[in-house]
Amino acid sequence: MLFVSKDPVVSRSTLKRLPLYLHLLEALLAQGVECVSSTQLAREFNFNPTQVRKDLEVTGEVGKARVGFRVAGLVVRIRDFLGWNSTHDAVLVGVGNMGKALLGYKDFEKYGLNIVAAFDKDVRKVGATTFDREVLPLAQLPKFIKRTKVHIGILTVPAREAQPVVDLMLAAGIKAIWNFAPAPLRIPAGVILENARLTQSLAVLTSHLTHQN
Amino acid sequence: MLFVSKDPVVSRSTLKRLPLYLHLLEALLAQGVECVSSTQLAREFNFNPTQVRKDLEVTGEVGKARVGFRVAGLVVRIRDFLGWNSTHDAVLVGVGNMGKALLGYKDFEKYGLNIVAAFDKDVRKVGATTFDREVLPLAQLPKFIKRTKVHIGILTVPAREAQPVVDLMLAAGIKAIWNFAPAPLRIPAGVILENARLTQSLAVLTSHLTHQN
DNA sequence: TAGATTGTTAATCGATTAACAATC
DNA sequence: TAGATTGTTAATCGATTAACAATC
Repeated sequence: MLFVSKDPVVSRSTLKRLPLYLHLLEALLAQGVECVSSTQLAREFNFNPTQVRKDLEVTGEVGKARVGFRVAGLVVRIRDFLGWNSTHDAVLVGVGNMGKALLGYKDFEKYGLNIVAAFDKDVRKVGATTFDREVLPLAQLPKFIKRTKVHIGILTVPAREAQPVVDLMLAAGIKAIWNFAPAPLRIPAGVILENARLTQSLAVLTSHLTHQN
Repeated sequence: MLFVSKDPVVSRSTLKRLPLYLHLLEALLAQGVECVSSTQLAREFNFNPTQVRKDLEVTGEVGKARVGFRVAGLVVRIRDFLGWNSTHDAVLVGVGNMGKALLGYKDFEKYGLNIVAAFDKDVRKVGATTFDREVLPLAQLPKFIKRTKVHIGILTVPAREAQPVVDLMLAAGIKAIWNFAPAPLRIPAGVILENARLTQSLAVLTSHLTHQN
C-alpha cells in the first residue's frame, strides 16, 4: 500500500495573509470582541469572504453558521499554525544598518523569533554589544551553530558576502535562512530560504509609480 | 471607436523577478559577459526558460535566436522599466530602528530612491541628524510634502500610529506608500500601497519550519 | 421560524509551462 | 548547413471566486 502525504500544502499566498488576519484579530480581542465573520474580515482587507474562510480553514478553527469564528480561538490557532507560540532561535550575520535594526526589533519576541547571537567579519564591530547581544567574529559562526543547534540564520551582509556566509551556515547545519541581501543564493533542496529583499518590494512600488498615467 | 488601454498589465510576480535578473546581469556585465540566454538565466534561479523570456519581454529588449540577450541592453531596459534610472524623492516617518536602517541604506541611490527628509513625533528625536538628514517634527510633515511635492511616503512607525500618519500623508498628496508597519492600512483607490512587512515574510519561514517533518 | 453564515463543490481566472515554427 | 534559442500559441496548473445546501 502506498502512503499518501498528509501535508496540507498551504499556499504561500495563504501563509502571507494569516499574519494580516492575526494582527486585526488581536486588536479585536483587545477590544473584547468575541466573534467575527468571514464577511467582516473580508471587508476589512478587501478580500473575498470565501478566500478568508479557506485561509482560516488551514488553522483548524471551525466557525458557526450565523455567528462566525471565535476571535480568541482564531488568535491561538493562527499563532500555533505559524509556529509563533514556540521559540525559534536564530543567529544573525552582518551587523550593518539592517542587522542592527533587526537586533533592536523588540516585537520579534511576539513571533517566537529569538536572535541569540550576532556575527560580523569586521574586527572593529566585534566585541561591541548591540542591543544586549555581543558581536562575535565570523570565524566562530560554525562552532557556535553546531554547539547551540540554532536552526535559523538571518543574513544581513552585503551582496558579495552573502553566498560564502550561507555556505558556512549550511555546512554547520542551519535549516532555514532569512535573507535580506540582494543576492541570488544557492541553497540545497530541503533547506528553507525566505527572501526579505527590499529591492523586490521597491521594484513593485517604483514600477507602478513609473507606469501609472 | 473604443480606445483600448495600452497598459501591458505586468503581473506582480514578474515585477518581483526583474530585480533578481538585474542583480545577476549587473554581475555578468562587470565580468564582461556580453550575451546571456534565457536558458542560462533560468538555470541560475531554478526558473522555467519560457518564464524568463516572458518576463524579459515586458522590458522591450529582444533576443537573438541562437545567441540570447545582450546583457548591457537588459540592464538598461530593466532599470528603465522599474523606474530605477530616474530619481524618486521620498519622506520617511518614524525614526526607530527600521527607520534608521533605511536612512542609512546607501544602495537606495542605485534604485533611484532618495529619502529627502525624516520625521518623528518624539520631540527627543527631532533636531538630531541621522545619516545626513535632519529629523523634523511630525507636525511639519503636511507642509513639507506640499511644498516639495514628494510622491513617496515611507512608513516605519509602530502599528498603532500607522493609520493616522498615512492619513496625514494622503491629505498632503502622497501618491505611494511603502509600509513597514504591521498594521492593515486603509488607502483610497489610486494610491499605491506596497507592504514590506517583516511579519509576512517571517510567517512563511516559521510555518515551514514548524510543519516540515 | 427566517435568514445570515458556514463548509464545500464547481466555475473562473490568471500565471506557469510545454510545444513548436521561425530565426540566426 | 545544423542546431540552439527565440517569440508565440496552446495546454496545464493552481489560486481565487461563485454558487449553494447545510446549519445554527
